[in-house]
Amino acid sequence: MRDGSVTRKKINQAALELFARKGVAETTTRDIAGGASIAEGTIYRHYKSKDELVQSLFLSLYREQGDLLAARIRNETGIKEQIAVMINLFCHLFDENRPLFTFLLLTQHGQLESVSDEMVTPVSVLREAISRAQAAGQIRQADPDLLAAMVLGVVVQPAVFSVYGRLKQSYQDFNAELVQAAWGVLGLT
Amino acid sequence: MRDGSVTRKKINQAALELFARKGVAETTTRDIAGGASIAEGTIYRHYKSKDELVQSLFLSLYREQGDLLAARIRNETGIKEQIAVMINLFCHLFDENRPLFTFLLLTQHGQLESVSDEMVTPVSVLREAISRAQAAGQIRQADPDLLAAMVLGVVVQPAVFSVYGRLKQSYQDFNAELVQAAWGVLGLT
DNA sequence: GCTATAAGTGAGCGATCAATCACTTTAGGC
DNA sequence: GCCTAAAGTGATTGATCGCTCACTTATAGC
Repeated sequence: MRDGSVTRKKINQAALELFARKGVAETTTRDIAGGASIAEGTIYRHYKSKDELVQSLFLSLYREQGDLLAARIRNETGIKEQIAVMINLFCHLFDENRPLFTFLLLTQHGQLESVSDEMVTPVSVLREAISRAQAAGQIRQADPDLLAAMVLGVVVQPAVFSVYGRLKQSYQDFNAELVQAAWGVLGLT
Repeated sequence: MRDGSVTRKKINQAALELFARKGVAETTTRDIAGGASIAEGTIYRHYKSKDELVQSLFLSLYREQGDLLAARIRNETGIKEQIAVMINLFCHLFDENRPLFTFLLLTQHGQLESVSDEMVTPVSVLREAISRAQAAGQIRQADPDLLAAMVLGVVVQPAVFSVYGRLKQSYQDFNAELVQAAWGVLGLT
């Protein structure tokens, strides 16, 4: 038997970069094979179809980010600190791996529906943190999904602008402003 | 000569709905022709290519929304009122025409680069309003593009959640919360 | 009514691309 | 050193899809 795990990682890496740069529909299986320096047929030793590759990539990366966030806030008790830590992690992640963010951003359409309710995701981690803070009386009573969406928007939309070249600085530079704004959304001073 | 303007509108309407529902790449020119109840070849009497149709649709709708916003805040003087009026308009627009929002959302990738700097867009209107308020000392000094992005995120991200079924209520119901949060982002009480 | 011109039609073409499959290569177990 | 099973190959295929083109239909101006 041969070990295909290295090849699988090469496929995932090449696919991620190409999907982020050109979009999923515009990236052919030939492109992916070329980027990974393997034959086109090899892709199909690891994935049943291009669709399965896209879905597998999305779900594993999306869950991975959720797990990372959950691990980071486990040590923090106050909601303000949890928000700050999550935003800080996002800033680092985005600066260090823009293709990852871009891929998740533009494949959410059509993939988000395959996310089960029980799955740990960046969104679920944020919402649960907000829910706990509401139960503790630290945040006003309002739909926690709505609050989570608004906080997420504050952090993600500038990243979208950054991807499209409207904002040019390192994302770290925005860290303090983002935290301030996220607190403002939740009514924390 | 025959008048093709009705047919053109039917093409635009069918394309908008299909693009929003299935995505651009997944929508064929046959689909569009079927949706508009015309022959496939007729599309090419009005647009040179499918790409041109997508770009023309995006640019005209994006500009249209910018013009609408600009007209609405012209009467308002204070930044708080301007923000409130813009959010109110967005809520109405979204509830009444979700395909429009969905289309703009998922075609921004790849189309946003064809937007010239001089063009009036929802983003430019928001940024200019924030800039003026900064000049008047009503909002703290910070990158106006960043502030605009954060405010936009507060309003748009819940709409994204709504499109994907995570938030189910009418968007009007969120109006007050959205305004409160947007003010919070800008440090207005 | 005749003509010119643009709009509308849909079968068909050429290109593209995901997926297959017969074949080759590699390596762990014996 | 041989066997086996999985990994890797790449030419091929069948289907899809954007776009064309020869033709028909409608209408405004005369």
